Amino acid sequence: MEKLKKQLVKAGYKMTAPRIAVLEELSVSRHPISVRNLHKKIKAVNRASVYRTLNLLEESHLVNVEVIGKEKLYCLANVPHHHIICKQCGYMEEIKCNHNFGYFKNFSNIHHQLTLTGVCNKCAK
Amino acid sequence: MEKLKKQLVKAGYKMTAPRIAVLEELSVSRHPISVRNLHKKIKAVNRASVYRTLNLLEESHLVNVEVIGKEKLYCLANVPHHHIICKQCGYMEEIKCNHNFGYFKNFSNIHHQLTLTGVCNKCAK
DNA sequence: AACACAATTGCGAATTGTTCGCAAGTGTTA
DNA sequence: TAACACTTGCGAACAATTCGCAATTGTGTT
Ligand SMILES: [Mn+2]
Ligand SMILES: [Mn+2]
Ligand SMILES: [Zn+2]
Ligand SMILES: [Zn+2]
Repeated sequence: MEKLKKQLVKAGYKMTAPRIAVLEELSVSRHPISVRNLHKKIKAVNRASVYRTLNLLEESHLVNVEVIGKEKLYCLANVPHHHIICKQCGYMEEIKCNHNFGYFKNFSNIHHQLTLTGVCNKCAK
Repeated sequence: MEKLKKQLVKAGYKMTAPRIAVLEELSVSRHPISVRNLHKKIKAVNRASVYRTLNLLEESHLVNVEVIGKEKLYCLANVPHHHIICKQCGYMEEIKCNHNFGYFKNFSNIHHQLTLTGVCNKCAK
């Protein structure tokens, strides 16, 4: 959390209440979360500011975005990981990321985003 | 293309003109494409129907969706592959998919979606 | 070939998601 | 404490996506 704040500052952004609120909520709700739900949790922050903050966090690679069904979800990227999600019930597990697309000819500064979907054992009966 | 149609039918859907138009346009424009651009190419098809078709194609796993920056892009999934995209200029390369998340404890029927982003050599100067 | 019926479409309106413009407020640095 | 640029909140604007429903069409059956 403190580390996150420092990264923001280092990226050249001011440390404001709305930004702290977003970061803290992201870090509390450990699961990927939609803008709508995130904003529900921090109503003090204006919706536009939630969008603005998420956008700059994404550009700074402090959060990742993924699309699950019709939802766009945001998740802190401090610890590199991915998710596998049950399409039926939404049950989700984290997957440690040990990928290395490090050197890809023709590209530098590579980031990646991976999402797995499936049916959990419970739902599969 | 013919194979795609067959898959749709096998999935229990009727083979209609709008659906064929969408499939053909996806197959012609080999790159991931946004709803807006796809619709531009097949204006004969109503926009709502484009959405409806893409949604059912996605549920049938005939197309994949990925988010690049602020764009939601659709791409045929007939040949398993991913993309690496330059954030500066949009240049993109296809990556053959040889991943196998096949057996993941607790989940079955697993699908995955991977996107790489970076800066292409040209843009990196 | 005509029929029957459920599935699908087009249309416009409704809903939801996201961005904008600008005046007022705030963090940082000196 | 005084700048001053960066941010915020607010509403309106704009864009994306879905909905409801009457009209149309694909497909399997006579
Ligand atoms: Mn990874
Ligand atoms: Mn793959
Ligand atoms: Zn489940
Ligand atoms: Zn480039």
